[in-house]
Amino acid sequence: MRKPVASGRTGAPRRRGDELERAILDAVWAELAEHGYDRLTMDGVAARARTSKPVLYRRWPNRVELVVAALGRNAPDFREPPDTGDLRTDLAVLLGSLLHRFDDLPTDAVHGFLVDLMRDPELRVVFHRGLTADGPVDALATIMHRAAERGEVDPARLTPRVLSLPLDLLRDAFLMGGSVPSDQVVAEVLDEIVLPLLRVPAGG
Amino acid sequence: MRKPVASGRTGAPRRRGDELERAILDAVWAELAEHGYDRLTMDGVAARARTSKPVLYRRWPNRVELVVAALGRNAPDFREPPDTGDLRTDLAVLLGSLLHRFDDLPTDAVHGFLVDLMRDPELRVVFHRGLTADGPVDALATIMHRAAERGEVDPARLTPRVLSLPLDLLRDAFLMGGSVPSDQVVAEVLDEIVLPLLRVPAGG
DNA sequence: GCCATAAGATACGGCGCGTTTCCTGTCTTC
DNA sequence: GAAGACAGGAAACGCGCCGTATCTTATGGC
Repeated sequence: MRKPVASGRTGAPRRRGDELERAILDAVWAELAEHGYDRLTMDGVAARARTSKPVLYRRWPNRVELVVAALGRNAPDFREPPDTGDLRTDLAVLLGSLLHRFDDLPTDAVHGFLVDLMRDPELRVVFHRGLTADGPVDALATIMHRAAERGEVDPARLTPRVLSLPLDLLRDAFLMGGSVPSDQVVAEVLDEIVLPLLRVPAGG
Repeated sequence: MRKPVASGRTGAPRRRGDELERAILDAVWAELAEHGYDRLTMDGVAARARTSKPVLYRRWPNRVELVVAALGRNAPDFREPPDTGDLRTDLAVLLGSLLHRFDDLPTDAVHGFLVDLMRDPELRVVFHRGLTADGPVDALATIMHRAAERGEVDPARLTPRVLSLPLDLLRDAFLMGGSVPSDQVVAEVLDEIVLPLLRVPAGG
């Protein structure tokens, strides 16, 4: 019952290891850009990367994880957060760099991906950990603690929940709104919630 | 090419209209309770309700909307929010009733549903509207404005974004955590964020 | 009792995931 | 430089489940 095999000559040399992996993740990015997340298929990625599905599944267990790997590559470095001497500016700059990481992808691609990420409990945990370990929440903590040292902020307010507050609100706005929160939304979050909460009361 | 049909005698009388609809939505609830959202199938619902898929699709365009209808039935009445005279108590009671609406369903059922709801832009809008029009955000507004009248709260703080703040944070906690936020989480949100933000500064 | 309407049974097409099977190119090792 | 391990590559498959189409038959309105 064995099928004769079509002596697969493609002409192209066979890629392996990191080179192949880069080609695949590039293909994922391109497919995201072209079709969005919901219509990104494993077949599509394999075809674009000029490889085959088993190659994908040897490296990643499923679709989400593949996209996690592709998007994780351009992670910015949060270890040196902005330090302008002004709390609001620091926050705005950091949040801006976060929100615009994926601006060259269609907005619904990132949204669909994040939504799908929420479905897997394990990935939620990984994602959440990624926020704190040298991630944006750590950066927010640095920014806020520096402001506290300057006397701009009441240090007693800086609980973990407050440190991640800006992120939590913007993530929710993204999930509910379907698109990256506008500068106005960021401004509202900062000026109506985060900053009023952090500022030390004037009347000492 | 017509197939002979098995002269479908089931013996049971044929339900119609509201009675049938109720049976279907009950079946949805039961399937949610038993299998969760991800493994709720249209076939499963149809079988449990002792009807067939076309009957479902004549009423709802797809799976999510069917579940929306089933879960929407036990919507509590937010038109008379708690009024104990204490802001924190009022908020805690309201948020508690919100969070525990679906306690007889497995937690991942509600979570999976909400996640899926996020995928459809139209449903997101409907959901968001449902929060404000005689919904929980309206109730929060009532509670907060009453507190402002009592002098507990700075009325200038009561922007739309602040009114929905508790809800936004708890929804995010639910989405990220995978389970209904614990009382402790609710307490943190109230005591570390919402209340400190709203309270009028002591030093007039 | 007639007829429009909707219930119900069944089958189907489609899609995309994740897997299996087998062949073949390439790197390693001796 | 030959042998063999290893991983890439091609094709096809099973499966689950969605949403639809088709056709029969019960039921309520008139």
